[in-house]
Amino acid sequence: MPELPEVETVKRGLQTFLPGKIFATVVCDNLKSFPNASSDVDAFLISSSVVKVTRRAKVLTIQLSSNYSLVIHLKMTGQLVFVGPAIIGDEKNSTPLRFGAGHPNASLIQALPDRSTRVTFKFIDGSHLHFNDQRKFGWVRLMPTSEIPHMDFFKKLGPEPLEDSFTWHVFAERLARRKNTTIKAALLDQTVLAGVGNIYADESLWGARIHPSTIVRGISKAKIKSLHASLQSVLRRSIALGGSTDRNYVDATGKKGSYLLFAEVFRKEGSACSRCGHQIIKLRVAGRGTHICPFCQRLVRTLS
DNA sequence: CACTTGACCTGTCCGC
DNA sequence: TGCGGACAGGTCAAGT
Repeated sequence: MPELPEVETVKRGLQTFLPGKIFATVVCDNLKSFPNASSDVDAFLISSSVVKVTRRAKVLTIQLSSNYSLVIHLKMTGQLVFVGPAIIGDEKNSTPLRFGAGHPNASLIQALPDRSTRVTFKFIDGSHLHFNDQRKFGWVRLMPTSEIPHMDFFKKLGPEPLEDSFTWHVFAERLARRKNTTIKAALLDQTVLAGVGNIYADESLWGARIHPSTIVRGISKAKIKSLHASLQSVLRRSIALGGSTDRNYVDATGKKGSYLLFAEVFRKEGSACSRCGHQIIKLRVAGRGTHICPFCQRLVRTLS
């Protein structure tokens, strides 16, 4: 489930390796994963080169020299895996460099493409970029770079939570758009703020000692300030650790992810809260699996 | 308009 | 061992 820190990690990895690469061919086995017309691909992708890779919310953009871009949403199971060019006569040293959310079977990394590979981009130097997506929710689109900000999704997006301009006052204003819903639903709403998903919603609410079912309008200014600080701290820490996924995560060097080292509540039901020792439980809030410490995060009901 | 729920998919896990 | 069903969650469309 790539959220802001995971997508940021993928972006940084791709930004290291992709600029300057020139597209040679594209193979797509699932039309919905990459719905572009082949005439556009021929005209604006093939033979163009990568200028830079950027991120907004959970969306990646690979900008091309043709003034088009590949816009990519990984949704839940999407991965972008860069495999460097094979070195002829020295295949043992041609270890692929791999970026993205965890692959279900790390030992198969060198066997890409596999059955979850939806799109493969091949560059003229023999390197590849694989878009893997087990559940086919993610997508890649080729479009003029200038049109990206006009996509409905981008137009409605809330602010980036790690930018300097995202003060707790701004956070409070954004939350006011959803004042009659639960704080968990508001955090997951990408028009309130961009990039938070289920993991970081739960983690930040634990940090601020707020029950996820709390109605937004009943939350004090002090608590909103605390949630703002908690959210930024959780996101920053995760980026510093190279992002995280729930399981099987390995980074570019095959190292396991460090998520379990810092998750306080997410998928921790049954274990002890690190603050108070009470057992973490799992609930359903806003239609999502939700993890809390029932002692630290008590529900304050708002009178209607 | 504000808000909630179901659909989109596939793989995994649990109980029988 | 197999089989059915619940579950995983980001976003959008359709519902209340």
